[in-house]
Amino acid sequence: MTMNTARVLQAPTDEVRSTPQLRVLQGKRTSVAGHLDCIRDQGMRLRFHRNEVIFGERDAATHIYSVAAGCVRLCRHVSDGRRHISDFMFPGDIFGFGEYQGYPFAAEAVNSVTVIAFPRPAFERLGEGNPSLQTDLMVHYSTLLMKAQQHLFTASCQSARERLASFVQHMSQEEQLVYGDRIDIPMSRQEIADYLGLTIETICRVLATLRNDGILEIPNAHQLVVKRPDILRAIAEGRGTQ
Amino acid sequence: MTMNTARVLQAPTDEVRSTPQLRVLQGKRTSVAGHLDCIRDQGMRLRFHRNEVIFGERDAATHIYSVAAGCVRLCRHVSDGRRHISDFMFPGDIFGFGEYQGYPFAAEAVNSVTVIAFPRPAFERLGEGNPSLQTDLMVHYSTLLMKAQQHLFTASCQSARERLASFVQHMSQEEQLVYGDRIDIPMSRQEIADYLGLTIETICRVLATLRNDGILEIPNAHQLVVKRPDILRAIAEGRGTQ
DNA sequence: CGGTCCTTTGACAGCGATCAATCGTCGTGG
DNA sequence: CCACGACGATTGATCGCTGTCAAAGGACCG
Repeated sequence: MTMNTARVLQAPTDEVRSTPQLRVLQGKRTSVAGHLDCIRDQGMRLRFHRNEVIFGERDAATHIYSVAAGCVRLCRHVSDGRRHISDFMFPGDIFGFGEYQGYPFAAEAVNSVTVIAFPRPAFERLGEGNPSLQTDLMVHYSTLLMKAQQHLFTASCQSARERLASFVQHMSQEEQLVYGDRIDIPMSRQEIADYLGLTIETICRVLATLRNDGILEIPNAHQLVVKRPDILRAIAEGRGTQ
Repeated sequence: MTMNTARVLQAPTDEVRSTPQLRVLQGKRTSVAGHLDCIRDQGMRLRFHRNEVIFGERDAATHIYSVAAGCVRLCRHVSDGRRHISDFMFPGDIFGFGEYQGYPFAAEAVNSVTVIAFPRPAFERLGEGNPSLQTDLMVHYSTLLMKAQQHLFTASCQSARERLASFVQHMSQEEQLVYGDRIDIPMSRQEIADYLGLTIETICRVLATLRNDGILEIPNAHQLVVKRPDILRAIAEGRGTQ
């Protein structure tokens, strides 16, 4: 966090103004990102390596972040070492708003990450007298809530095989990760486990069964090929034959 | 849903205007409820008995509801008979807004319920040019999201004993349910199970161990007395000695 | 008093966790 | 270029928690 604060305080760079991502991603992921483009000169581009902390649990919520490149995990750490990852953020996603006291979770880099940090006051000024942003924010919240409830359902009601199928299904819909029929999975097995509420061994075992069943191919630990999207989808939706 | 629609179409009653609940609960649960008070003459008071459907999954999202009395479950039903309850709503809570396509869950009565249904257009007119409501809605969304993430954490990372301790902890903070040291639990064991992602048998067994450990007393199936709130809290937070 | 529904308890099975060992990959230094 | 070490992934063996199946108990209502 100290490192983070230090970097945030530096002047905005020209890079920010010329970054094409925000414009390209307008509306593709969330229309709120489009509004952020209006205050792009107040945003600061920050870089993080794997496992570096973007902000910590209970840090003061001073900034709003937009992912420019890489993958960020939003997570909570428990005293006994358990970790829960509530979500992964990809380019175009925004996070860190909507918490008025302090961030309820930490944000950490899954791989090499570039984020753009916007000071919260700038964001709030932008919102005043801007009904269009208000509406978009509302829609964004509503979407987040539905995603959280979907995840909750997965965690509460589904078996390990179903959860993993849901996860792969989600990843296969992240355009950022897909190259041809190959999906690049930036997160480690442990991160998938903490996201799904399982252990790393279970992740490995279930992936192995999905591979043996001809549903997936696993060229290496960070790549997947879905051979039978139909079956995968059926499993994810609880209609699996097994 | 047909029953629901039919009732919604009847004229507003005088009961609504004179109901004291909304005023009393302003700010106690959510400040959004205070705004609803402004259009209380457009709200319709509806009653439901246990297990009656207030609205179904995928119904058009025509109304916003405020609970006046009783307990409502928000749930999803899966083809193979599984049911997931994402939340319980108590007097003063509002639900059914923020879904623009259709409700992503069903709302059903846990016990005898009175709700007030506000037509969505009236609510949206209220929001136009009302920055105070916009802000309150934002805060409300943010709270919902944090609740959902807390629930997600519980479902993903906690044991049956921890989940049940969390649940009782929550219920003990619902002023509506507490009479002296007694908590009135309106929901059945099956509903608790579907909320926590466990089975009814596990709920019974874990309740029995909590009773045998002197942490709870269970006068009857719908009442609880927390004898050791300290220990209960410790278990809920994953600091349980066992 | 009988019936229905919900709750509780028991016996057992299975899924996923735990513990442990091996394998594979990558980066570093000799 | 190869050897080594570190780290993550994989696989195996076993345990325990929770699910499943079954039956009995209890509350409520007609």
